Amino acid sequence: MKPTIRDVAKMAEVSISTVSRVMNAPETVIESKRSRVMDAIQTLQYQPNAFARGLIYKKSFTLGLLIPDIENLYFAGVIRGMQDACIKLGYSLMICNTDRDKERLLSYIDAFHEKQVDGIVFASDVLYPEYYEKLVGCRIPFVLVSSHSDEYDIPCVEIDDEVAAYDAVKFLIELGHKQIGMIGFNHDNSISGPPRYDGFVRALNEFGLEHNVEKIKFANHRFEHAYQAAHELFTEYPEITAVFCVADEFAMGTISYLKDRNIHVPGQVSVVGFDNLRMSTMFIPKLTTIAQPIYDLGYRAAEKIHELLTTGSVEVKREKMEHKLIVRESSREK
Amino acid sequence: MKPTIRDVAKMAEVSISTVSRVMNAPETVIESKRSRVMDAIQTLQYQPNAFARGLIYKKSFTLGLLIPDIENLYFAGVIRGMQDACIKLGYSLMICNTDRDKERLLSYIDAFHEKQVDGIVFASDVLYPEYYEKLVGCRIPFVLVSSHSDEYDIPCVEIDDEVAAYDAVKFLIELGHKQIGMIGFNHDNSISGPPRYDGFVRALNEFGLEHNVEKIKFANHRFEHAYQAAHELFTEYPEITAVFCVADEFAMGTISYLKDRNIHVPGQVSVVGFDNLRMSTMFIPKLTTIAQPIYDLGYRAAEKIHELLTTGSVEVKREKMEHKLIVRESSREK
DNA sequence: ATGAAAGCGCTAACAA
DNA sequence: TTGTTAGCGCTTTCAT
Repeated sequence: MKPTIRDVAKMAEVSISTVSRVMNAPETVIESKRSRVMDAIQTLQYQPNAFARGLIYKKSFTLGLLIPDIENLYFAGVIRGMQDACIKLGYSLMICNTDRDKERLLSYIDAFHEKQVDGIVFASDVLYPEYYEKLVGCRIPFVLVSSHSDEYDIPCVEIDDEVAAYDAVKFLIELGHKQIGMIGFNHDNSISGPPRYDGFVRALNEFGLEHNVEKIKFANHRFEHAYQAAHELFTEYPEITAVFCVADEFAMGTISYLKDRNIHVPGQVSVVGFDNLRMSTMFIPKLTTIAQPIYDLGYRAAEKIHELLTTGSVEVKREKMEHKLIVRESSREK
Repeated sequence: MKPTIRDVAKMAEVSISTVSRVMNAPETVIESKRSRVMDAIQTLQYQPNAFARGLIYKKSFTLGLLIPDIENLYFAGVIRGMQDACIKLGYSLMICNTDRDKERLLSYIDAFHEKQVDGIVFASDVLYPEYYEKLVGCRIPFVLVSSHSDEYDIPCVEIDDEVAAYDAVKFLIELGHKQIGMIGFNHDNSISGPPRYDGFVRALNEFGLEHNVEKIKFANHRFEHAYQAAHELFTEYPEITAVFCVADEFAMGTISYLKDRNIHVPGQVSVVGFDNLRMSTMFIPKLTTIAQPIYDLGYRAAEKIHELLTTGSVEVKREKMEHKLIVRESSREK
């Protein structure tokens, strides 16, 4: 059996309240007893039972994180950031990978509810009404990271996807490209799909290149889909010399396709990605991409839910973080 | 306030024990009351409090997972497998990323202890005596995944690293290569470093190629280190025509270096990786590699700790899973 | 400064 | 079949 506070009390020959005090307000107990208690704790390897504490505090000091796809390196970054923040703030973290499955996500919320997590961070996915209802029904505070909601007024941390996409496309235009395509996220199951598309369109319009607006194919989060989308894009518009991809993984899929078709990147076609995953410097050629502050996004999300939990509200509801274009090898002047 | 069992009882006009019964042994309560209770549960969105339950059952139905580096895709796979198994077995999962930091790992064990996790899965790292002592001190059962311990008798699930490495090198030899190098893990901070090295040596010896034994450089888990190691390897032994890399990430680093040196893969040099990460089919060229059943490893690890938890022991202590050589584009006949 | 005792939400033994 | 009650390990009044 694991030792309880009673065992410690017995060994130190004090009452259990005294033991409790050395753990929660050491200064209120006299030195001699305190050290006896600490010795006992040490030798018994005593750890207070979080269940008992939770029952009293009505807090678990645990946060839940819901992510759509753990095999996407993007989330590895937000997990790291969030976990570091959790350490700083004294929380444990419960990470759940939904694989973009609605049922699964809903059942994770139940688990969070039962485990009494103090707050939830919901990452990168569309906040469907069912999710919202359930979360609100459970009375668990939550924030969004790399996501937002137009319907509901939920705190969130993300970058400005529209501007980021605009920057990427503008960069391509300034390189002299006139025939520009895009591999985007489907609008109906992605949160950043629409704004990135808008950024693409705005840049095109601003530079009188609106004839490109139709040169777009959508893919479903993964490399293979982007490969296929690139195939469709280049079959339909062989004149394209530059492609804006809304994810590094899409950029890799596109380049892979181009390679198989013997089209050289960046010699014949320039490609810019999005996210700046660790992978983007490992790929050949190294990816020109829009860098998101992935780690910081995760970190801030944890701070934000903590703010919400402790103060009851949040100073800035919709927080935008900075993105940055990083030029590497997959793009070149036309 | 979140509703308690008392609120449900009041609304359904029964005693709290009856409510408890409909949750734990529904058949023992009469239909009429049961449905009243279920209605109440529904409308109140009641979830039993895991703290209270934990206090009684002395179980948290939560497992802890310790991984060294969440930005390594390898672990994404074991997490997925483990989480799926956890769903099946009724556990929640607490994932902690140690970043290979001893202090951090130790403090995560404390957190697990406090949170009363039922068991711990320790992934892919060396089980240092401090860890072992601490784990045993906490009386938390644990198993190793993609790891093992020679000093302690701990249940584990892994592949046969020696044989896998042997297979990879043998494949290169049978392709006609005579000058073969290796990029390995440092032996002092990796668990699979030594056996994979042994496999390399055995294959060499078996085919009379022992002059290659010295052609080895070590790297530290990451792409950049492998790039540097490849630089050293090829500077020292420019005659090399094939390289066995003990990780896909190393293979990518090596190929990247070769590319920068204008050495063609697989035209001039063949490279084989290890792990078969999702990435390995995204890279150019696609990686020939030793596939580990990563997902299954995670899945089995969860089943194993569950077995240990429920039966008190484990049927097969050291479990080996199958690896498989997958030939793709990064290797070619000499 | 310290101890006794109530109570957090639940389960299980016991009574009815 | 159902209700009453003790008690899981802890914190926190309230006395002392």
